[in-house]
Amino acid sequence: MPATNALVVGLNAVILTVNQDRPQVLIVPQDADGVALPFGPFNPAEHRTFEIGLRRWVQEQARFQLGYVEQLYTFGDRGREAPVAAMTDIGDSRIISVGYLALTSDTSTPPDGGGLWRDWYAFFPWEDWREGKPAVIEQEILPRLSAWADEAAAPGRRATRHDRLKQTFGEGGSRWNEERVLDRYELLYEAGLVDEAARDGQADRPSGCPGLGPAMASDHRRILATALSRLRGKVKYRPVAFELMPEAFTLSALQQTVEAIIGYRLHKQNFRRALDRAGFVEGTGKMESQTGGRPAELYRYRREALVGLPSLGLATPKLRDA
Amino acid sequence: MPATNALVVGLNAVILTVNQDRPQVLIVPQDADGVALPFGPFNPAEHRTFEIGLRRWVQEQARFQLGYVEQLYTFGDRGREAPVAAMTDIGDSRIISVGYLALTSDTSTPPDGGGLWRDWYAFFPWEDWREGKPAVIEQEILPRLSAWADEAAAPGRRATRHDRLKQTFGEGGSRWNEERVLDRYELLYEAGLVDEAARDGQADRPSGCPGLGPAMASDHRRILATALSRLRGKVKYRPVAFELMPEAFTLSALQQTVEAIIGYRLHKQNFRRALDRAGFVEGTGKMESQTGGRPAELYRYRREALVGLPSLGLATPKLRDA
DNA sequence: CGAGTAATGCTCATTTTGAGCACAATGGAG
DNA sequence: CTCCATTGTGCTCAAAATGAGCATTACTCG
Repeated sequence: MPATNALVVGLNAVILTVNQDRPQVLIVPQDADGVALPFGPFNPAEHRTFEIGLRRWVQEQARFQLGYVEQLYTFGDRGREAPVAAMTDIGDSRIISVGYLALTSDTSTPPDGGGLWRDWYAFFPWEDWREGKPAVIEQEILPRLSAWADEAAAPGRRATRHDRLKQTFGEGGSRWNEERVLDRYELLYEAGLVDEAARDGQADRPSGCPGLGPAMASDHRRILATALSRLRGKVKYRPVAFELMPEAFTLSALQQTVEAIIGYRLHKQNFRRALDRAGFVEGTGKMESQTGGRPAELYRYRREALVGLPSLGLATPKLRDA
Repeated sequence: MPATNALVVGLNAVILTVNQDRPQVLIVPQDADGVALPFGPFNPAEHRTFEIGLRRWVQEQARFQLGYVEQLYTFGDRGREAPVAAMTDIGDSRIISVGYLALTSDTSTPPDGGGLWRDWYAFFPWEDWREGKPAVIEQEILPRLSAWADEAAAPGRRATRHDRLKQTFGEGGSRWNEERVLDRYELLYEAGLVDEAARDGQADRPSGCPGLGPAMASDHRRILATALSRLRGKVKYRPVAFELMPEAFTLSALQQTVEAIIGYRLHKQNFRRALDRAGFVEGTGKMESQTGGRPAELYRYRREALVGLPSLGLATPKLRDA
């Protein structure tokens, strides 16, 4: 008997890569044209650690071998897991989701029957500022969030909502902080603007807000948002970007990767200056000539020379107008 | 029937405070003179979220109300949880530990029958460099770890072990990186030098290595190490230190707190300069005269003025000799 | 060959660090 | 009451890092 208070641990993998300037996340198609992260229940009898179980699920569902992996967060809130419970056929057990972030430089399409790469900003169109501020923010998000804030009954709650709006979306005084991907998603969820909210019964009606991207199964979009927040923060104080690069790469390719992650453009010369001051890379002498202009030298990451050091991250010298 | 592959989620709280220059962690005494973190199984039927369950356990066991709380990490490895399983009387279910970090400025002793404050460096004597490099590193740790590295059968594994040693304990070239508390603890565990290792059956014999502090129940010392690593990192990029301060405090008290966390001394003038450049604090006009010298102004944290901002952390301008 | 496009080199003003000197305001010892 | 040990606080100065940009180089394509 699957008792109501039985616990099931679900493992979820956010597998990211950057292909040229396209940031991608590995998803598995669900029936009824939904999408999900590779996931599955953790079987304690079979697997000694979460990571072993995770690698197994990803291999089975997405036909993909994981490299760099780190744990993200464990979600256990009642009320946001129902659809997966249904899908995985475990009655009304309570699901705990352990989210993992994995990075890979392997941008090849997984074999048939496996996962698919999908632009991760398809799920968060308001997060990509590389071509300037996304229009959807002014046109759709801010007006609706503002209306939602006004809807609150108590004046105190109205003020709090407006504050959160300002802080997360950076209107009026506060600047846009690209690391707050999760905060922004949570705000949109609470305001009922993303489709998951209606599905989970948080909003009384479907939002119908256009341009906010598709929902994902269960709380997977939340887990993806957590992953992006973490990655955007981490790239600045740990050399994680190199996990996304091939063995040899041009400095422009590295910069494109970082830009794809943080979602805004960088000052090229200063980015490079910081790079070699930190001693992260060394030239290989070989050249890449498919650049469209002057050929670029290929560099490699000096992994060995950096272990144990104070371990800084990449500089992210923003452009003035961005 | 408690099946072998049943899952139980255990919640563990690392509750930290700093009392003057004494960094403290809240522990609950166990029978047989062991100590543990406040912990207990998560009951999904009763509690909607982990945090609610956690607050309940801490209240019951340690008679303590939590304030600032953040999730740390979820451990699920087989083999390191046995003692808690026994204690909590749930047969041989598999335990998943969700660790939480909580910070408080309430340094008062919890009521009778509750928890106890204990110096957190009692569990990690090698981590406190405020009075210079702890002698135990040279005298006990390095010789034994070096011997352990030599013990490895394959020459390749010997080299890897020596590398890890260098990187974590910062011998030869690499500098001591105070954030790697967990890495250092894990190394000592693998090398069988801490008492938990023998208990868990990882080491063939008890280590008998003096000066490494007492074991804790289950994997609690590992969770505590995780908490310290996280806190030492976070203090540099988020203003978390203020969670440990009372409403009004002197800048020296704040500095003492930060020093207690990171485990080394700071340059006083530069610490203060960075503080007010960041706009973290403002003077209250009141003075504290129990300083032992010239009275110091009392400051307060400008919480309201900082929400939403790029959110930096405190500067940690090391002293040259430290 | 000339134009377009990147890569790369270099400069310059401004800020931020790292290190320290000096002075101010207490309490306690003599 | 004075001297002094002990902190708190202000200020300086050189060195390093950052932000912004101009200039040059080396390709490809038409």
